[in-house]
Amino acid sequence: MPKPGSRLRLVDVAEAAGVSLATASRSLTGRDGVSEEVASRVRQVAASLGYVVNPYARTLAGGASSSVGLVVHQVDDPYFSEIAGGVIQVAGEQGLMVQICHSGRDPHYELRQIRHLIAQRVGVIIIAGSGYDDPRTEAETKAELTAFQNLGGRVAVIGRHALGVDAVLPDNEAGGFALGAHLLSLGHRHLAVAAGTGGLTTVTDRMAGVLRALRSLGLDPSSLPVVHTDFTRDGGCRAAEQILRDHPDTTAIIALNDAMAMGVLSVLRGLKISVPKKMSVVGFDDVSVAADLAPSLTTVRLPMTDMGRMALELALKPPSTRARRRSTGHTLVVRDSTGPPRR
Amino acid sequence: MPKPGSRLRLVDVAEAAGVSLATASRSLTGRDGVSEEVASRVRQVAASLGYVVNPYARTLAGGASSSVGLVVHQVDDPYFSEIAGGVIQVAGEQGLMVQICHSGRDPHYELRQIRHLIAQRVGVIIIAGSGYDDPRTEAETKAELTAFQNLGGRVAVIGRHALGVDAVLPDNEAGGFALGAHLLSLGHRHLAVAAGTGGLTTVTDRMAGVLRALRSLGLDPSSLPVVHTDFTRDGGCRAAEQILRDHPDTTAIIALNDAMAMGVLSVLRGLKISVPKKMSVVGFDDVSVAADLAPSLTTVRLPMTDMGRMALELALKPPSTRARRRSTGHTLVVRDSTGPPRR
DNA sequence: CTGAAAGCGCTAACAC
DNA sequence: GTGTTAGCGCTTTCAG
Repeated sequence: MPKPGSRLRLVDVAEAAGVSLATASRSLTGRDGVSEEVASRVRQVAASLGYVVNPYARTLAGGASSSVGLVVHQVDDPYFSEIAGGVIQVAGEQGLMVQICHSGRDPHYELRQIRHLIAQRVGVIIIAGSGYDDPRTEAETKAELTAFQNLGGRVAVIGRHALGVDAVLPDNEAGGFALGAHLLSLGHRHLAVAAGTGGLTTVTDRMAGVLRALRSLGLDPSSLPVVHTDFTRDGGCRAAEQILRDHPDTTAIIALNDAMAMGVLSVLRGLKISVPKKMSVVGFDDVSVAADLAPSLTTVRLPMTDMGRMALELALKPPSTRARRRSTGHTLVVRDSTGPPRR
Repeated sequence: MPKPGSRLRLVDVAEAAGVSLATASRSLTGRDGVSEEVASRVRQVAASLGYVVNPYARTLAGGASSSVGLVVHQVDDPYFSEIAGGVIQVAGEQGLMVQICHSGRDPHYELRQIRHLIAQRVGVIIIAGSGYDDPRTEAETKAELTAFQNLGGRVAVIGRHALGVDAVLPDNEAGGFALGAHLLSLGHRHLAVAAGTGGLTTVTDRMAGVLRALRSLGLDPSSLPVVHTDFTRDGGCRAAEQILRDHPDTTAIIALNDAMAMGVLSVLRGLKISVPKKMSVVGFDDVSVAADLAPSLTTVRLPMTDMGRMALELALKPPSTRARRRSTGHTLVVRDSTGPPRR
């Protein structure tokens, strides 16, 4: 792959503007040390010439690294593609490149990707997706990120709290509570949970909210059936089958994300178990198709696109001594997949 | 954004291997001019040291530009996120960065993005998404891409044929035919089409297939109602409303992509028009949720992820004198949204 | 086949 | 304030 591109260099701009290379550079980077008058003229000339800096030269020379690394579970998972959309928006506004890679929800693979990004000299790393309950798993990642930050790199994460970096935190606990409370207030007393892979903090947090809802009504959380399968549509299928088999009196299934809820619904449909008449189902996230399922899915909406935006904006701010946290808020969206329990 | 990263340089590797900088460079880039013996030793040392080249320095020095620009309509549209997934996979395997940006299906905005990518010195540009019927609209883009290629850049497109570059071409015409033929063979004689924005070649091509199916049965294509609205879920809604109002005897609606089909289904559901009993509906693409809609959607499957892979692989091959074309194939996936017409 | 040296285009000290 | 200059880390002629 050769090196194409416009041949216009900063020297050309400098010449055209009748200033030195340094002055031109300062003008365009917004550094001070130039009179505003000269600076704006240089910017003028650059624009009229259609000049765009060469990011490789700029970065090599010790300037801002213009690229951000984004680690997601998978871009073609709606939850992550919406987050990616937000990150890309902000990056576009700032003229930054986004280097996306997949983690596959495998902590070791994820660590490899992070190291790769660092080796590629990205200036910012954004990691989206659940963390892991096991502190040892997170420790290595945390060490790597800390080292990266000490070298001047910036990091922000979405949906993980144990990394000691700036974080955008979805309202997982509160959303779980809202879901539980909604079902309980409808009169359900035989809930079951299709939970994602054990060990994911997202799963743990959402569960915690559900349990709190139970306790808030004086119910015994320990009697709640919780089935751990993959945090995917397929996992939802298997969880539903198991719940139906082992807990036939269940009247409402809480899937801990929308993908799982889709799996649950599909099994129920296959078995001709009517939703919500015979079984209520809720999801979590409100991915864009949730409203188009039949029945449309009651779920907790998280502002995924905004979360992506917020994360990059956080990372782009001047670093602070202690990690910042931004909570996302959530909205319970009641649709057609929930109703009162069957008689 | 400062410039973090590992401090290990090629000189360090060269020193450790006891060779010169030049030899080390040649060894790692795979250039010849080094004995295979020395080369492999250098690679060995580099690997054991955990050396990774600095892509900024490499690119600046005139080496391979290691980044690929990907232009999609929107990453959070499932059709494009799956394509992006394929591109990212291949890029990951090759150690390339992917810079994604949105075109928003606006030819002028798209051109701006392309120019931006070129200015950012990407080595490869992949453009996914329909082209435009108007030759003038495409001409400017084509000129820009040709200039880019003359400077050594590589380009591949997905789903457009008028750009004179390597292309991955979805089976739009044949897929349209399959959809039309399926419905006709079911006995439908009052079809209507929810077509996307006029002016998109994808729409034109899929339509052509549908019309051919009609003609192949000796039916008059000119009597087919075709409603042009946005190529989105929302467009599908509006198209459905219009079809229902202006052509009440319609028994089957062909939506020219799955997003539109979802809109159509949602209107039908709102009106309690049973699918497929009263109305059959088909889509196009087979995005992953198509199987989860209720009723599940009959559609034409396109291998989106593979299309992304193919496009980047094509672009990474040594350039050929004339543009290459790869056809994708397609599969008609019959599900529950189609059936015989109502009596 | 290997090494020395000249940049790639830009930023950041360092002078003026 | 503005200009001069020395690199950033790598690839690539050009010598040997």
